[in-house]
Amino acid sequence: MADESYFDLVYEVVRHVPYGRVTTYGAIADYLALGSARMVGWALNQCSSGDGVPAHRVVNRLGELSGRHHFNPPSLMQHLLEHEGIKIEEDKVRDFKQLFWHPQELDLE
DNA sequence: TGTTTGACCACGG
DNA sequence: GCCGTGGCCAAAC
Repeated sequence: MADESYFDLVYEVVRHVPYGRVTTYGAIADYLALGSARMVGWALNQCSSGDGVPAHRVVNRLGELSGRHHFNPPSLMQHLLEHEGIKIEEDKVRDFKQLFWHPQELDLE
């Protein structure tokens, strides 16, 4: 715990994602102002290591469930999002722009 | 120990 | 509006 890896920072941000909202890799990377969106993907790749990290709320900038294949089962990601009231169309978030949430909004919240 | 890939994004042509 | 390239950091081979 003493060592705050980049992964931990990503987990923290993802964990702060409000219910029924989604964020993107770039938004997290931009908020952390560290590494890059690729690292965010790597961090979530170890989502199994993370505890209670709603990785299903993290999608690419297009709102596509790019990482759904990394879930178990893959349809779990879509299922969780729909469970939160988020409509998924063609493995993409409907009204993604509206549901898009930026970590920076935490200060505004 | 160096190369390749990875749940990506932004910019330029 | 689509395609190619660079960048970023870390783990796996």
